[in-house]
Amino acid sequence: MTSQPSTRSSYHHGDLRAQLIAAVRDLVETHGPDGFSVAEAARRAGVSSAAPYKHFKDRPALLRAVATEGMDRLRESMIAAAGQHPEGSVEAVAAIGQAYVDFARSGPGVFRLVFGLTEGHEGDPTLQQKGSDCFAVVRRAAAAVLQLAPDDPVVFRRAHMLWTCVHGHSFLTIDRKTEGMFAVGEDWDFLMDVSVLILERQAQRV
Amino acid sequence: MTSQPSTRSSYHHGDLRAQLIAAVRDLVETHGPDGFSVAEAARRAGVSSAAPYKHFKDRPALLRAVATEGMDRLRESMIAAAGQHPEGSVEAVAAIGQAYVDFARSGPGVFRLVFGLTEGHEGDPTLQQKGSDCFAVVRRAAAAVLQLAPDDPVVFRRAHMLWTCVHGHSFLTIDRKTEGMFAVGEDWDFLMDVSVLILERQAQRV
DNA sequence: TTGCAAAGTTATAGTCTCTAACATATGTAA
DNA sequence: TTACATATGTTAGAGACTATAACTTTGCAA
Repeated sequence: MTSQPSTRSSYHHGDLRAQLIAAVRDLVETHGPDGFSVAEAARRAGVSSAAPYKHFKDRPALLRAVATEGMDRLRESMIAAAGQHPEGSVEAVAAIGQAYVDFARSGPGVFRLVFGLTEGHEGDPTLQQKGSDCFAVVRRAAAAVLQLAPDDPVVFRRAHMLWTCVHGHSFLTIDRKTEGMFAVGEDWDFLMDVSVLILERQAQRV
Repeated sequence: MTSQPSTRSSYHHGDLRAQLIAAVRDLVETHGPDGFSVAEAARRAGVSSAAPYKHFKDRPALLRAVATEGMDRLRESMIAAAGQHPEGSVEAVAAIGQAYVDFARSGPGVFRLVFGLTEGHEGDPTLQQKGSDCFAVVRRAAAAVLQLAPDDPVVFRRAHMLWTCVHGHSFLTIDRKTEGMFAVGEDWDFLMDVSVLILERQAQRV
């Protein structure tokens, strides 16, 4: 989508970085996060196996780039989903959760990469920042429902609770641990349940 | 623990399988799930790099064995934790969650291996069975609180909700996504909150 | 136009996975 | 006891992958 036609007339590729990321994303989805190699990605982009190293320091750096790009996509879709419901509604919160689950379902490999990876970017500041940005979306929506400031500790705690549920649900779903419990498109009830539970009841407890 | 002294006098090792698993567990913890190699594990066990293949078909099979063994440990500690509280108490449920979180905290690498792995054992029946066994522990405890049969759909749903929260909390914790929110040993409030929330309030809703 | 930096290339060292062929120990049946 | 089958080691090596070094081509800026 962001990349030029893969046929290459000139010596220089022109769009290798983006094409590598696309190739890796594909490989990660089809062969799992481990069944990917820099060499194979290079092959797909039509360059030598050494070329990627002009754009990425090493293998983890390439994976990190894919994870970063994935987080951007996740955040954008979360924002878009929230925007389709009234500000301050529980539905907006559930919709954010739905976007999260959809992201996981549609790209389990990248989802795992984004959240499950430890290879070389434990404390990568960029990735950590983008993670916080994602969380901020949830916090904003939760704050609107609770009619509190986004940085209120109560909001923080409720948002975290929501995230754990949605995150766990997503993971268990792609791990097939909930086989037969939730088909595609049937998460909404669950998401509304937890959203109501956590935001409406909890609001008057803590 | 299960293994003999690593020095080996005879031609045959005698306890290679167990020692390999121990070595891999160690490597997975220190170098991450990807920073492990069969060769290195063999080196640690003091055998040639080909020896492991007499016990495990391939690399994924070795990882799978570690994951399987990890799941056994998890299940046992969950059962033990529940046993320290009265049958049917919410505390018993929270304690199961605590065991889960502790397992993740104390061995993030293996935890990831158990739940995040897709390499070659997507549908491995043994692992799937052991996963169900773990879930059964949660279901039994939830059923006791709700005073329903363990295979009641309501119990199933509540247990699933609990699991998503605990699982999500565990993952976000080891991924440092909740930095500064929960220190070691401070999960109990969270776990009690969600347990009460899901089992006591929900009971009269659905 | 000339020269430099960016982005390709080939070649290669070192490591890893996994198989083949061979060696050694253990147990069981004649 | 002997002999064979089996289990579990070994060495050797093919093939793939990571990453670096040294070289080449191209675009751009002074």
